Amino acid sequence: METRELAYFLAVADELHFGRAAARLGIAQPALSKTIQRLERRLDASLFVRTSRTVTLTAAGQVLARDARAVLAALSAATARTQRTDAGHRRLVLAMRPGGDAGLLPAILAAYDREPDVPPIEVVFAADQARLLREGKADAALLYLPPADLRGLDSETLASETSASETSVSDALLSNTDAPPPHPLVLAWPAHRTSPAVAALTRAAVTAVTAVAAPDLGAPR
Amino acid sequence: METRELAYFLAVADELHFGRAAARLGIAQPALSKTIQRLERRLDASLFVRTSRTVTLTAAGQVLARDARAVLAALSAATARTQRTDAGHRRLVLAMRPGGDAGLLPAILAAYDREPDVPPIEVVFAADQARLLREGKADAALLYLPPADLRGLDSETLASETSASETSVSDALLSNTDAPPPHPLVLAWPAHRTSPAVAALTRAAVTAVTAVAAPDLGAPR
DNA sequence: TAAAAATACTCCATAGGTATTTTAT
DNA sequence: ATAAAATACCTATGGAGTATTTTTA
Repeated sequence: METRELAYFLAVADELHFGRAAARLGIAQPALSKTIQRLERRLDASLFVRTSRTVTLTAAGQVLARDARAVLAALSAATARTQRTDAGHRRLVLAMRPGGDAGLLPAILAAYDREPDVPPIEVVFAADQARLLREGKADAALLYLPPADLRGLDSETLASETSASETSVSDALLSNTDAPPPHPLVLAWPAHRTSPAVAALTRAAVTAVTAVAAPDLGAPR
Repeated sequence: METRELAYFLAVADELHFGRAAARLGIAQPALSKTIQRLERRLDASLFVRTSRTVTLTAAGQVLARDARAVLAALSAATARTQRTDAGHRRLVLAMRPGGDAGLLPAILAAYDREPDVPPIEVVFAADQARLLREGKADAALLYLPPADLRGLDSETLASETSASETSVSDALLSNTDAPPPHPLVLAWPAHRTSPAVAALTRAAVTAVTAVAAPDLGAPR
């Protein structure tokens, strides 16, 4: 299955109309019809129910539509990452919101610099950190959980009631049982992209958090 | 970028030899050389360093190799899911190990059956649940965390010290502070595939866990 | 009966083949 | 000197175009 076929399929899935989809793709309608037919034949699955008035997705078509979008997004992210790497400025791009580091950024960067053989870090401040990761424009992100959506990302929880040090767990319970749980601070990166540099950053972040949490015994704010 | 180009690129990345890679792909060496050259030109990135004796991956090539594998795996999983859906037997495939449900399976299935408009569940017993998810051969999996690897999957933790009900958290701490934390029981599914049926199963599993945890106040084993 | 997808055919772009040259060890 | 990739050139499959037919709401 070629990516061009996936893109064509998605155009039809979006428009539910071969003529409009073909126009959007800049090709003629028969070419599109044939491509979709060939795709259905190769998959041995029916993707659309056509009548002369309406086109609708089958259940299989709905499944493929979701997955095809994910595949094309992954491909586009791969392109971005490859080009970013080639550009020569071998950097680890870390995305975060201004002030979204719980004051830990200096400690994290210091610990990271002690790791051997790591590329320089480039911190990018952005609101949509998860999106930058998914689009291949950043390698890691610091984010707070309630707003962020980790679906499709790998992550390590740095501070919260959920894990980190045992200390913070008992702290949370001892201090006030009904207190709203602190927003978990998380380090996230694109799934399956645990490069040595990202692993080093993860270690650095965990080190920084425990170093800060241990002395003052307060749950990380 | 077409999937054929990705597959060709990966063959060269694996063999580090255009001649052998071409043989493996069943095409002639010049065709492969040209395809890789075109890929590099389109990406505007150099992927290999060639001398007349050795071929090596550039940094950009290493990045693309990882991502290309992920893209092709996602594509193959998409094919599997699409064909599985088309086959008519619209089922939610749940993967687990025999006995890997902490005795919760009956309660989960009962709660799931109370959800409206859900397809029948097909329980598949397998050791490699995460792999089944990644390959598109299952829609959800029940697994214990220490052995399993959730990278690239979305998940909901059902029982452990990390979340679930407040009850189990305090239980874990009250019972014995130094007790090894219970293996977290997790419901996982492929990233970005939170279909209505998977969402219903997640609700059912959470319901079942809290229903079991609440009465006897024992931490889920 | 009319809007829309499918079919029939034609053409050409490009993936792929063979023969050869270039390159670096 | 030689192994291996690149270049040159040729061929043919199949992607895409135009014209037309078929289908069913």
